[in-house]
Amino acid sequence: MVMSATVHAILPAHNIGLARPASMLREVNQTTQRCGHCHVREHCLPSGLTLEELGEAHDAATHGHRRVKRGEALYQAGDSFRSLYAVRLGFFKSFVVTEDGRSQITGFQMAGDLLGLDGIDTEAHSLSTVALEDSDVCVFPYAQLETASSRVQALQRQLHRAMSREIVREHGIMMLLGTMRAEERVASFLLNLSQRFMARGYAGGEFNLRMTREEIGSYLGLKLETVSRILSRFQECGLITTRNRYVRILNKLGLADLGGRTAVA
Amino acid sequence: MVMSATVHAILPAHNIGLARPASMLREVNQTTQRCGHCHVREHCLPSGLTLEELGEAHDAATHGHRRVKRGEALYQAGDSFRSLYAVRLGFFKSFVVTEDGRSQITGFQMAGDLLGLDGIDTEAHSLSTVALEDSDVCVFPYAQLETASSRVQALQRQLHRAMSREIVREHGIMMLLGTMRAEERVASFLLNLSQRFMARGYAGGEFNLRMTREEIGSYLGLKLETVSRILSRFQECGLITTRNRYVRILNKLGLADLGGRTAVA
DNA sequence: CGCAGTTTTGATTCATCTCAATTTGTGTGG
DNA sequence: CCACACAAATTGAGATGAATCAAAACTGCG
Repeated sequence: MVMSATVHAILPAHNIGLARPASMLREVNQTTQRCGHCHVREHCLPSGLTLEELGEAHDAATHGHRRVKRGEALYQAGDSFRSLYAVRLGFFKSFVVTEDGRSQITGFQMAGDLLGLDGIDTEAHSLSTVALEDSDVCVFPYAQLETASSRVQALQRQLHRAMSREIVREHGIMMLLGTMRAEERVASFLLNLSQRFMARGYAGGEFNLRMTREEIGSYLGLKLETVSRILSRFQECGLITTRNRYVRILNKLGLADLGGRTAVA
Repeated sequence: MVMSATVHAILPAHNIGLARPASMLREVNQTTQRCGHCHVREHCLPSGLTLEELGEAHDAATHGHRRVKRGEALYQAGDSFRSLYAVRLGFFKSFVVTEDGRSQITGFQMAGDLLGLDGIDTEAHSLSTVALEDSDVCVFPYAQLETASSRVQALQRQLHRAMSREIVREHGIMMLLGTMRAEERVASFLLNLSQRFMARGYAGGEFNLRMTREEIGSYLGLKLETVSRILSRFQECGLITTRNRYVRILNKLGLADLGGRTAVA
């Protein structure tokens, strides 16, 4: 069973909406200037750090925030690498692009998820990451993170674990892309989203997709028509209800039987 | 362009053979008790460390070696995680297995490559890793590595970079599995092997595959018959020559045109 | 030297893609 | 606030690439 082991923080339910008034973002920003007040703190990078350690880590990595509007890039392939980012609010997609223009989405990130690990090795990003809705991230300058994690063992461990978790997550996707049939892929995908929403305190049984059918297809190695057809089929079978981006899971076990054994983040 | 940026050490050419007499392994073992004498040192974990740093890192991570015979597992999914491993000599495959018995090879590792990163997060391995020929690895107890990398900035950096590189490598495979056709996948695979052999000082133009058609297929998300057919087709087109596991690349550019734009480790 | 495992090759089937048309939804500007 | 234009989703029909099933040839390991 390959799945992300992260448990995520409970977010206020109103965060789930696609549109979000600027006033709310402002409020969040004011009340969570530091990790100590952040509502995803427990399940973000500084998770597991004691208050002291957190303080030190936080001071050392004096990170700011960055607002990314829907459709904007947090960073693009080729950009020089300086920071890691933790999603505080919102939803992102990361993707690779080949010379001949084909692209492949490698992940969808939501609150608590870490972004930017692709840039550490060469000090240039190999992925592009774009917000699928107005979003807010914490910025952790990597240089400071390096220093801090030398001093704070627990932070170093968190960082290593996050990277390892990402590696394991990707194994799950390779499995999905390499061995699963279309129906299994889509079932896996829905269950994974469900789990992740649930882990964040939302109902896992119904949610709004933040991405298009084409984006789902890109992630799953399928064409958008195939994704659409399979969602329709699932609906006919009474497994789910869909209305555009809204999905309600009616028969979780049925979906799991279809190929949800391996959940993929 | 997504590809492994590692540059690897020059190995004596006789290491390329599938079979290797025990006497040679013994010799290697004696002459390379420490990283300072290891012929893959430059491109292994301690790469870039000064002699002092190397000393400290090495002392802290007093690692031994481990011999793994062909067909034996270095570790298996579920095993508790204790160490990272660097391939010193030989060839490995790593793979995930699902509940229903399907498996997917996630990588082939050769001299200088790092193994075990999948275990850091949960402290249990999620992959199994098996030697495809008699092999020898360096063992780096993770606890010691943690301590050492707190003290030695350069070691910490090397470790982070190795993990990031693995993440980027996997993005390349996701791209391959998600968007490439069978011919492109096989062409990519051959070119990648070629590059990696070349980077290690071997001729990139001809080499012996260490894995079966089935293993290649598992890695590439194809059936073994498809792999075989495509190799035959490449031969008909004059792109390569094959005789069982021996491959000679006749037209590198031709292969690259076919889909080698993205090299995958 | 023989046998098990590997590889090649062929014939056929099937899942997914492609192309195409229609419907539905969404954001914008009058 | 409505209408329009563009983007997204659905659905169908047909094409196609890879899987499957099957058999024969080869290799190398014991």
